[in-house]
Amino acid sequence: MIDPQLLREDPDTIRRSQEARGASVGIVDQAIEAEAARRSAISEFERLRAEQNALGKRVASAPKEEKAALVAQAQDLAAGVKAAQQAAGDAERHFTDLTRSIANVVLDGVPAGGEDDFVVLREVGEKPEFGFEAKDHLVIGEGLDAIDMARGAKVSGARFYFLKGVGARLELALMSLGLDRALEAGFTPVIPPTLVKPEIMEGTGFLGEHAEEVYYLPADELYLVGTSEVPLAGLHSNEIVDLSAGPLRYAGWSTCYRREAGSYGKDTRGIIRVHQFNKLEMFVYTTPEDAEAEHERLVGWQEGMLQALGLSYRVIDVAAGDLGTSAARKFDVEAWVPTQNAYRELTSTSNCTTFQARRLGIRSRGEGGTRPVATLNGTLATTRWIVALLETHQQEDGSVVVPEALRPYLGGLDVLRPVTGR
RNA sequence: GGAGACGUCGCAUAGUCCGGUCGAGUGCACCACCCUGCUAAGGUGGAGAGGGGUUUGACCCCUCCGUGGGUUCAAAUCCCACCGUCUCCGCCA
Repeated sequence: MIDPQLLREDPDTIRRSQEARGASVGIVDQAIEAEAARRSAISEFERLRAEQNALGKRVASAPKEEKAALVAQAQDLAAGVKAAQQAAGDAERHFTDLTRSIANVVLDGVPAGGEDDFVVLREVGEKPEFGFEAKDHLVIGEGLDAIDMARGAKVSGARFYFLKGVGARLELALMSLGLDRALEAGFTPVIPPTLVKPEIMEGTGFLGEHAEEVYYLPADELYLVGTSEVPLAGLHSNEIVDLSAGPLRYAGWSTCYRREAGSYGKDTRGIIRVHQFNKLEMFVYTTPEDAEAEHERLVGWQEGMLQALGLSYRVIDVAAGDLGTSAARKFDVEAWVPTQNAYRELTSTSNCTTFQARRLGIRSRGEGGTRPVATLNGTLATTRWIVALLETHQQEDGSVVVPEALRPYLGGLDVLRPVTGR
């Protein structure tokens, strides 16, 4: 949720943000109107309620013979109070609904426009060259008996898969490497619930334009999370957290579920785009002042992971129109995928400023009261990384060299070799 | 799945039967000050969250006793639903 004070004092900033996102500008004026209506409705209700309270006090202490008359008087008031309360509640809800449908205000410097209007911040590492025809990750993965798409489809349908053998081990290794690095950086490891209540899913901003992406279990009124950002944001919902000793940093490991509605025919091959995968996610609660610096730190940790794995990548500043509802700025780290001759997103880190915290009621104590904290998230490892890993480090015979950083997590294994006669 | 108990302002608890004196008492912890030449203790005062108004005054008002409804002139207190916690029984890993 945007800052209501900003709405009142500097609506132009919000209008500019909405414009950069290609979102509705008119809604800003509707929200301002609703704000005024809300305040006058509340004032009216409170005036009547005060009167009722005063009268109630007199009823309680009045002598018997005056009581009947006073009660009659109070009865007259009661109906009016009830109506005013109803009106105030309606006005409040109307205002909240409008305000909630305004996306987070993008930060200065975020490129305007849509998906293709990102700005490349840097490219790092040499793109791999092969003296042979490179195979794609699925061919390699099947050769290693690491990925089984066909049986995944048999058991669960399209976009499901089995990781087995070195495939399964590779994923666990990636997560473990990421977790060790997170621990080094002071993160608290967390294994969160992956089914969450509506208000948590709502609060993180995933039920806006991306509602179709989310699995829902109507029998239990629970949502399956698409990232552990959701439970980790909910972790401190409606709490006043203590940031006096620095940011609260969590590294959440969880399975993630995505419906991938609207991406029919896109990335149908292999494990690039799937309904279920694992992810190690960083999630940080910090002060609004520190948020941008923390965002840079998160990108740094992410880049450290890709570098350790010997992957070639670029970092992009995602354009306003391609940001999620909650993000004020987002950096994607994209790894080079040789057979696609393209960079593909491996990590994403968003600065949600105070937007999520406001919706979820997460504050910290400062001078003169409480105020919303800033929240940020970023990826440290996901199943998809296997794609870049296999393709980048493949050899002509179908084997794959394991990056040194990963070997300790694979029992010292340095080369993954094709399996024959399975 | 069956039965029962409980959910109060950081923590612990009083209040709920008999609605107004609870706009919520007490203890601990906390903050400020005072006293005491150490330590412990003692004294005084303060202290929650959200919102509205404002002559912007350290002022006034409204809301918050798990959540949401209802009854009533008036609800922490009565009624209903839901959520959560705990105990016992059953069933099953």
